[in-house]
Amino acid sequence: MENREIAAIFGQIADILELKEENPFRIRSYRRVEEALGNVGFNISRTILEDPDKLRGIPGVGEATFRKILELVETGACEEHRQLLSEVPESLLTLLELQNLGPKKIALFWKQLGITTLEGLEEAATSHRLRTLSGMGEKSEAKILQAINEFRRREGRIRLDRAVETAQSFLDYLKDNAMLDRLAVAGSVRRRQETIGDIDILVSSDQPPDVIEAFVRHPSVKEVLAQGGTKGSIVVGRGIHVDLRVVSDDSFGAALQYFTGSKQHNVALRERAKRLGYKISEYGLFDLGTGAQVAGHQEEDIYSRLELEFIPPELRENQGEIAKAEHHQIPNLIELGDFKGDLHMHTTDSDGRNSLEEMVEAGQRAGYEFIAITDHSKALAMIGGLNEEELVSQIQNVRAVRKSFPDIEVLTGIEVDILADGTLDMQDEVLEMVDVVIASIHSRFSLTRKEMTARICKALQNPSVNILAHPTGRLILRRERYDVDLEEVARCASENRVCLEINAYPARLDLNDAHSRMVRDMGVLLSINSDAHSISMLDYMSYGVDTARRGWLESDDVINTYTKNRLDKVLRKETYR
DNA sequence: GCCGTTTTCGGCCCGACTGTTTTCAGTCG
Repeated sequence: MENREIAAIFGQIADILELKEENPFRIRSYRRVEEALGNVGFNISRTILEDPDKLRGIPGVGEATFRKILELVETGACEEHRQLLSEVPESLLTLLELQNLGPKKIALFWKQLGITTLEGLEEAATSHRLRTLSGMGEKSEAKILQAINEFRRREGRIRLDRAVETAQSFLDYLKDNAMLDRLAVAGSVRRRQETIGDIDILVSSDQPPDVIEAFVRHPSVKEVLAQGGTKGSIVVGRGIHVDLRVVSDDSFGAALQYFTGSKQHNVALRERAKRLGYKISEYGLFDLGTGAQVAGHQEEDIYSRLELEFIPPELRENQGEIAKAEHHQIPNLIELGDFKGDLHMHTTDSDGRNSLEEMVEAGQRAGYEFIAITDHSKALAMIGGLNEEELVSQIQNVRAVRKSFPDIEVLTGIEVDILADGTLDMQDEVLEMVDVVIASIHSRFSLTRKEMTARICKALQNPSVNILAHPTGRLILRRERYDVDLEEVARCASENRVCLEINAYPARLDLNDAHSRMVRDMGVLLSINSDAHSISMLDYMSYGVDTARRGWLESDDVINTYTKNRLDKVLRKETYR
């Protein structure tokens, strides 16, 4: 059982307990378990048998939880979970994913109107039956209908990080359980698109049926949709399709190219091939005259035969990359290896899971030359945001910690909230004391476009602000971005020598690929940061890099790749681009 | 359900916003 699956069961237990209006503290403790298990850096199924104390040591995991995990690992299910599922219609749990709808209202709809499905809820809202309930009115019905629409739009898609995890588990499994030559993930996962409809895996092997047979027996398979001689298609989790294609090794490169897409990129490539006297398919590149295969073993050869520079998968969207490749002008895309530091992370002083010392140590282990500690400000009272006094005291702590870690520069910082009127949630004198000021929005998302733009631009004019974090506020597959004129924000940013962030947190990736490219072209400098809330989340940086690469960014566009010296000049606003 | 220089019971991050109300319940972060 994958960590994610185990964690999800605890999440579902919490959901059902909420619908049943059980003790909120018990529910919270299940949520804590869900979060903790989702973030551990080792395989739970293996560890619980080999080193059970490691699991018992996770904060939030007590004896009862430990026993449930053991039951799950040993039997694949858990009695309490099964029992709870029998008390509540499963379709009710889907309704919890709707915005602005929580357990109380869902339970009310269920008990008063017998609503258990999305369709039932939609019907009740459309026919104005919801407003007959106390606390419900016209606006609530409209909001629910909107939430249903938004939910439908994202249904069947998953976030990139989840898809990468699932794909990796299939790759590891196939390596161990099938006779094969090469294997790779293709499709939108390889192109690092931010959401994924289905996962494509490509294998080369002499024994396709055996590979397919192993594939459909992967332990997470919920349903086998197709099992043929060279193709298999299965469903995992909640409706996510994984497709496997097996080819001979001489076709692997061509198949990788073909199944990586995108469709539009391939159409353009096919036209070019035809013009040059070739035919291209998933089996190879063939000479139209002789019919001989001229490329196919290696993906690179396909491009070079077509007189093109190799095009990184992230650029294959038919957005001008083929013309650039023709003239050998493919950008030298930024890589994780270019990074010298991470400028946005949290500690236990606000809502992080690890202490200042632990974060610094992890930053050093990650090979960084510098990191910035940027906890939340007091507007986020619920998660213990810092007030002026607490920030000053954290600055002292950072100075003290520097002595123990001579190999990494630890910058002081704050992620300060932009209040509704565009002022910052921290006195200017205190903001002036820290090395990095990140400004960001965490509340009042529904201002008008004009108000929101003015609010953000006002914040950017504060001379202490260095970075605007997650500039659009969207949460992938969960919350739409707020309405803001990003071009105007980009202009304000460059005028005030502020960097815009690509927040690498997998649920955010904000700015996204297209926006990153747009603001860079407008002369804006970017910063890519993990926004880590624990040491393991420092690894999220790679998703930010994926986004930046899709946005055609090079290392010079991103201050995290600068030397400490050059970075300091940008932070002090002595230079910009 | 978890946790404990408050230690085996009794606590457990809280403030703002929205839409419904006319003083509040539900949701979110």
